[in-house]
Amino acid sequence: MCRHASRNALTVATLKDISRKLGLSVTQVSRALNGHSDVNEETRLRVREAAQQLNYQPNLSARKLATGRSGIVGLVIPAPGHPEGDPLFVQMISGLSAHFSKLDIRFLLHIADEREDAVAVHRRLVDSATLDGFVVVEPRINDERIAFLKKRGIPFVVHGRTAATVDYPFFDIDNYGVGYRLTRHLLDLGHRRIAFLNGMADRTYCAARTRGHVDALTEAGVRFDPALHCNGRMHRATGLVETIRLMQDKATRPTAFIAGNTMLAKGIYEALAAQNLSVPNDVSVVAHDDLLPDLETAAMHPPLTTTESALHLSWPPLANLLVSALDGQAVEKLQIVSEIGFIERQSTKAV
Amino acid sequence: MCRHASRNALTVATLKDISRKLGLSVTQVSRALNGHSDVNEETRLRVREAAQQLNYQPNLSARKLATGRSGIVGLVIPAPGHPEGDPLFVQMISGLSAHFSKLDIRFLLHIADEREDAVAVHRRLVDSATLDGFVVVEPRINDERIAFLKKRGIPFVVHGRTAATVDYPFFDIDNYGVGYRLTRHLLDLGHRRIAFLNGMADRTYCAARTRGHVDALTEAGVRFDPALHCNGRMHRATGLVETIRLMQDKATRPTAFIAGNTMLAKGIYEALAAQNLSVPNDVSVVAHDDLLPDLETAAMHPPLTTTESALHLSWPPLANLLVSALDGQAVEKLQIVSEIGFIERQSTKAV
DNA sequence: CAGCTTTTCCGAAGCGTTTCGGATCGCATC
DNA sequence: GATGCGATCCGAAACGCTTCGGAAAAGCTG
Repeated sequence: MCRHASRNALTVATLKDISRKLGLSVTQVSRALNGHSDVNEETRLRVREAAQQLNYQPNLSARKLATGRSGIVGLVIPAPGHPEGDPLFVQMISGLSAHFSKLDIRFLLHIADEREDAVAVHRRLVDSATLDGFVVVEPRINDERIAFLKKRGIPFVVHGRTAATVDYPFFDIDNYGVGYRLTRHLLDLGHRRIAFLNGMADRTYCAARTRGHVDALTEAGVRFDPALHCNGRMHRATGLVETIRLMQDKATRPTAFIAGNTMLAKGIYEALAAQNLSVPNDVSVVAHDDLLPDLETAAMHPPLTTTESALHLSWPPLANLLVSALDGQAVEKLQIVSEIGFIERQSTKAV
Repeated sequence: MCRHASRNALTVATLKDISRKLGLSVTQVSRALNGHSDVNEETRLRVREAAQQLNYQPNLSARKLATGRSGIVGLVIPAPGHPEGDPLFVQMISGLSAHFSKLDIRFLLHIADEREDAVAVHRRLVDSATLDGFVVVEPRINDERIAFLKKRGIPFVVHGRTAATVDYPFFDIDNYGVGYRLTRHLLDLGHRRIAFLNGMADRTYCAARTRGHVDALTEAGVRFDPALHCNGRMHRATGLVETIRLMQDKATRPTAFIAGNTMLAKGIYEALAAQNLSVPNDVSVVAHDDLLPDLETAAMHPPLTTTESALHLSWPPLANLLVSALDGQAVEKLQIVSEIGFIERQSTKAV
């Protein structure tokens, strides 16, 4: 027979329970647990022990009310286009969620109804005191979400950035460099008619790659030809269709292709194979490689020359950046541009 | 120049703001918005309008503190095995999240560290007053999570069930029927050596299918042969490997295969093709079809005979069941067993 | 020893919401 | 005219936490 409700743990322990048990004030228990300086080391130990023993978990709602911090961050995304889902989607969701868990931060996923305004969703999540901060992915050139969060002073971190220099936390790769290096490589091999199968035009990373591409062309005195530039979804099917289209007119066909990712590159390979064209003898191909699982560029035929940067390595830093932002770190310390690699394989040849 | 903080909406409107604006008490505003009976219809309208105008969102943390309900439910799952992810994973996550959003319930996804005890995670999420209820997926025969949640009286809903009759809310399909019907179909065609490529042994749905399978065999006077029964991950690779193994010994090879899902079936098809065996002339194949996108059983060669039930149709009812459970509905009303279909195509033949 | 600082503690207020127990008023009932 | 009643409202307390402003005691300084 035990009278202490706390003993059988069917009810949740509160600060008051600990304070009662130890003959301390609730204030002091709170301060002890939160590492304030004005508490005796010995009592701090006693408090910690009692908390452990009672299986104490701070009530985050109460804490939110008192401090304004709920300990929950979130991600708002539209329902994935393909129901079977991007591999990216799974990797991102589980990467972020897992890493936030490690940091003792809760992660809330909101799949937004496509009919609903993204900003409205963010606003609701903030105004209902549910979330402390956001991860923003797939930023657009003029991104309303970012504008809103900045205006309201809500912590967030962006995967990518809306311009070369910005005043918010982000994790990005050198997308300008991707466009520049891939193009430069082909130019150095003598190619002049270079097709670029890029992603959606309003995505910042695509725009940055385009800038790098155009700059490299300009440096080499080659005019940028919009007819050779395609914006679209970065899937195998797009690569297939666009390549066939571009190769139709023998007079104006490109001698080389740049693919925004490896799925596009696969489509390009297939289209060329279907037309009995050889890589690299007839056409050179390069791509950017996010190191998605299941798409080994080294194992393609022929092995693909790429810039590379592992997408799955971006989620942990992204989570770290957000918690630092929540802790009020200066923005300048919260901007990471990750290096890209360049790996020459056998998919290119001098003309 | 406006003095009202509420006008420029940089700060969040509270009940007090509304009450001040309308000259009402906070109590009455709260009751008006929550549909209590003792408030004049006209004032209710005024309150609603003011709330709308001020962009009022109830502070869920405060509400949680007062009522014990946070309006957030969650799902705890281990990191997906394949990093490129099950198609199931994406579909489940986005299906659940999207449907909860529609119901104005927040959805929290916790990807659990594999080193961490699932029950401990659930406990922490509850004790920290973060979550109101849970979705439990992939239940095991003796599931600790379910035991814990039941003991603590925390609302939850299970995708599947741990036994034929249970005392908690669930959504399930007739898995016994799946095992029974597929087996029965093959028996009726005269098959006696029937291999069953099932899922993980500790999953309840696999066990139920096994029971249906064994019962059908027994009814037909055929002895269940454990050597023809495989438990494993339900992937193409498993189907491939196990089929090759089972077909090795010409004396004891099965004349028919049952696959737990269509990915396994694909593996079976490939293995048989590799051995120059024809479906259905040499071997019959049947499977259960979850109607995953991208895996059209009707388009397989030959078209596959299946039981079917659309997995993607289970997430909305699952979400609905959980909110009903939160609202205190009686458990008996919260148990759904979905019918399965049976579609005969061209992958089976009498022996 | 008065006055100061340091260390360690505590009471009370406040975060925004719900809810319990009345209060007030007008109106019909006896 | 006292009584009761329904409709409509309100004050205050409570949920569990943090934090502000001090208090008490002990040690130090001049």
